[in-house]
Amino acid sequence: MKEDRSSLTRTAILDATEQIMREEGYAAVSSRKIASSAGLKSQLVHYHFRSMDELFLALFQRVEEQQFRRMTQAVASQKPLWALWKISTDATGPWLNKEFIALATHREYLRNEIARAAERTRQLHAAVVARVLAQRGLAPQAWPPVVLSILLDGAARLINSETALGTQEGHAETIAFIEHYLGQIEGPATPLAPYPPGETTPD
Amino acid sequence: MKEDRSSLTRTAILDATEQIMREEGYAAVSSRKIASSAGLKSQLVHYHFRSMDELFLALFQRVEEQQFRRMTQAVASQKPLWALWKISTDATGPWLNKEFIALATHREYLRNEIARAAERTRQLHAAVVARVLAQRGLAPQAWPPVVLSILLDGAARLINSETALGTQEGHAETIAFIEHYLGQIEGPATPLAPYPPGETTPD
DNA sequence: GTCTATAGGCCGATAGAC
DNA sequence: GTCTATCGGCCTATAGAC
Repeated sequence: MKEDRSSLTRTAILDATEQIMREEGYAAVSSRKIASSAGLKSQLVHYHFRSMDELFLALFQRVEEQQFRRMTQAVASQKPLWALWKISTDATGPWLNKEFIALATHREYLRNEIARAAERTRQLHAAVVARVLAQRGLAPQAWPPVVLSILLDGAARLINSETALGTQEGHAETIAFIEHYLGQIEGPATPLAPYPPGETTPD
Repeated sequence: MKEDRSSLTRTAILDATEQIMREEGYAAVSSRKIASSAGLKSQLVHYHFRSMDELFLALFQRVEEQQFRRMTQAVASQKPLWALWKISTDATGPWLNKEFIALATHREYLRNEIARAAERTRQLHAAVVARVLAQRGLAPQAWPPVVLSILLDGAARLINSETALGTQEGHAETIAFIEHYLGQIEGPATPLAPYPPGETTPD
């Protein structure tokens, strides 16, 4: 959107990086693989991104911005708890998140960025829970909103992680349990809103 | 314990690998780093382990066996729910687990192994929850044991993960919430039993 | 079981022409 | 912005002597 030719290549590099991370993991990302996947010379990667760290950071910011936009749209929907739950249990988003968290474990510049994003996300989720509980006249003392947010999110992530591994022990029961209460609070689920426009990847 | 000289080197290699994985992540593990950390020649790593994959697998099995032994000991204690909760929230174990899960995401031989271990762990945890609930006369229909197991575990893992990143939004509230109910069921917490003998690393 | 030597490969990053 | 050429480094793994 800023500069035409330049940002086209830049976007192609980010797209290729994202794809490799999804398919083979962050450790498999290299400037040469990115280039061959995007039909470029590997040195172009170094021209557009001073270092691989800078590339990872730029990709995380792009992905995180998408996810946050998706969340704010869910918050504005008629059944925000259902919408947020569907996002949490949708496997495509957390997939890349896991790679970034693994990558960040030993890289401070990414750790700080992910931590800030996690806090922002948690606050938004908890605020929605609080609002919905208040509308239903449920006391936040017995079920603190941020606790419910973490319980929901933790279960969703664990199920996502284990599903990727290939096990499903207790998953169906847990999903049924949670969705039973979501149904009691917000009524039956409605289909997830379509992905916001202007996005390249359904992340 | 089997053969003296040989298994000593083997153990040293596994120890060094574990240390590097903890400190720098699985992607930083190489036969040369292992060797220099253990004071060996890098070719010895290839003698004792046909490939790096075989080494990772052997290390996972060693770590998993330790963790499962620790769990079975917790199950036999007087307050098993507290003991299992303390294991879940102890950051040192999950730390390595996260590395293995990230490593396994794109390696089938490890994925299957981790999936089997996860199922075994979940079944054990859920069985304990069921037993304790039955003793207290609580209906398993309203709170299915495997669901409680996943909610507890999911929250613990999310908190561990976010703590490693450096954020703590809602953590204290969630821990207080869960421990409040643990206290209602099993009474106040008792100190975690000491680590079982014969172990090299407090994992 | 442990050593030396080495094959063969992928990596990040830079210099300099166009 | 994109190209060619290239440096220096680390990697897995094997062959063969002891």
